[in-house]
Amino acid sequence: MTRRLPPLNAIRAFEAAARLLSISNAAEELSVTPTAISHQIKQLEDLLGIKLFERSGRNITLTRQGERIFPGVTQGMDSLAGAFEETYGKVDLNTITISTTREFARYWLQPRLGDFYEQFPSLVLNVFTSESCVDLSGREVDLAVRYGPVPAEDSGDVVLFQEHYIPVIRKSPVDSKDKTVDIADLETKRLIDVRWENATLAAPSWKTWFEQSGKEGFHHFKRMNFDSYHLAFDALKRGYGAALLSQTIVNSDEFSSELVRIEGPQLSGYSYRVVVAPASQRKKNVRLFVDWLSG
Amino acid sequence: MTRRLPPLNAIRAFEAAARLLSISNAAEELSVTPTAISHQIKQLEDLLGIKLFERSGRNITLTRQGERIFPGVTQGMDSLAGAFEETYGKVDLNTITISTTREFARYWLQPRLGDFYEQFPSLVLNVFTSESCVDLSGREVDLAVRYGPVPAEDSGDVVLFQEHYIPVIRKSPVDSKDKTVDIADLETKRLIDVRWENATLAAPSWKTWFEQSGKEGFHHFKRMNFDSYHLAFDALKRGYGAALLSQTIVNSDEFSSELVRIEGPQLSGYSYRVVVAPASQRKKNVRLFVDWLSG
DNA sequence: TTGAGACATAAGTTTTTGATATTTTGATTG
DNA sequence: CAATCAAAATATCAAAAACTTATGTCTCAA
Repeated sequence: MTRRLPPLNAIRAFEAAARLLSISNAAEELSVTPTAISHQIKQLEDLLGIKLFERSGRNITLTRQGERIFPGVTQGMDSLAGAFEETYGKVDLNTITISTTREFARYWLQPRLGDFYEQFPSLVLNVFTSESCVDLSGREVDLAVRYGPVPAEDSGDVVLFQEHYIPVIRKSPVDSKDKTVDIADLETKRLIDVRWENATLAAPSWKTWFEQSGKEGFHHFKRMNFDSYHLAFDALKRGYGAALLSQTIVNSDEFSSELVRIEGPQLSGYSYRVVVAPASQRKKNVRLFVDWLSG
Repeated sequence: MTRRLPPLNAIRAFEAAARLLSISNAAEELSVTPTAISHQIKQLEDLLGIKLFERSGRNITLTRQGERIFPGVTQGMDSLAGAFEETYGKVDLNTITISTTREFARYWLQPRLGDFYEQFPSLVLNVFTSESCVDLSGREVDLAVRYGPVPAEDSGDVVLFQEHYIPVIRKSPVDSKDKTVDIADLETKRLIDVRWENATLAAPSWKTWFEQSGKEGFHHFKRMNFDSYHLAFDALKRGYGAALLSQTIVNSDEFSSELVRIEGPQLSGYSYRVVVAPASQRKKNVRLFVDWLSG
């Protein structure tokens, strides 16, 4: 048995365009430019010697001959897709998968999600947290919000904001005024530092803070070190000591009413930036999401 | 709706290899080298992260996972092929389509076809005659036997034999000995020349023959000119005159017993050569046929 | 009449594909 | 049991296909 088939890529382009009745939408679905689709369809038409679409400036329609071919093609593509489905997974254009840190997801993204779903009710957001850098060349993740130095101008990455670290301690139940506290009054407390998993970034530390503030007495304090913010938060909430927390966290619902700021400087941190996976850069919904993020 | 599919060409390679359980046979079917198929399948395996075939040196078998994918893929390809079938035609590997001149087909090929079908009973030969050069870049014709100057060494064309033109006239019923005849005895006959459709080739002519033979009297003869051999043969058989016929025709069943040679030189003609269409060069049966032709 | 949206066309670049040559693997044979 | 043979894998490189950017055309709507 031998089949005689036109180029398969051209067939795929035709199928998408015929189904969506739009070159541009087909292009988006296949993650290429409309030009590419136009080319492929022209190639197919030339090869078959027939017109598949009627072009009328603004939109396209299938010709009679195109209509005759289309059903079998769609069915065939469905069958192929079905064969690979369980092995290869599905993609849903309405689902956006984002990779970021636990902290960004919990304290920045999460509180704003209500607004997002209000604006884009049909979208589904898939949040995937991990401290390490996730590979964006695969098809698993559409974009990542990463924390680190400001990227080069031409990287195409969108910078969201710069992080700052604020010295805080649990608000004393006794004196619940919203004032600040002097570090000198906290000699019974410990200084809580968190070690970061990513050793290439410099974590904020009380040592640095004392240096920058010009205050004395760093060495008189007891210390507490943690590997993760999870435990550090707990220690902070229990009133064990003072911590340098990112403004994002300090301002969050969970913490804003519980903490009181310690007098002295805030430490500058790195920036959050959005990195879009190459394969997802054409997805309209991904672009919308990035606009919303940075907007 | 969006489908997530591996590269379609890789899918096609997989399908052919899985169906034929052979990389090389799949390669032949798709008109590429086994290397290409091997590449494509490897690409697919890497992408899916699973092994599709079990290799054991001499032959391949589907793995369990390959077996699960295969049916849907075959079905899908069938469906695609079906969609384009009526528009795009079918190819049968057992059918060889040859383009050549009417004369070659009738007087050289036809008498030998019995032998051919005896050797290759399963093949179907499609003979397509035309005096003009048929385009071999299309998929209509597998090979052409063409008449003309000897091709360049590196053209890849196979030369069958050189043609010669022999001066003949109808054997007289009266004197049926197999001797030759002197042109001087034929003053009552006419000289039959045929004009060729392809003006770029020099047709044999009585004028040339007289020049080469050194004989006198060319201008004393009456002449007959035809556009096609069909009419010239008729005139020859009716005994109207003498013609310069190719050895192929003179030796054919139809003519060998009816003609008698006229004394004098034979004229050198061009050569028959086999030109194989690029798309057909890998077809095993086409190669077999060419081997048989050049024999 | 002008501007925006959708597609076509042209030219150049990148990616993918496939060919040649060579090596590896396992079956077959003397 | 080595020698041989066929099929497939691999490496390197060239050719072809696909894609992008830039530009042009056409239609519809304001």
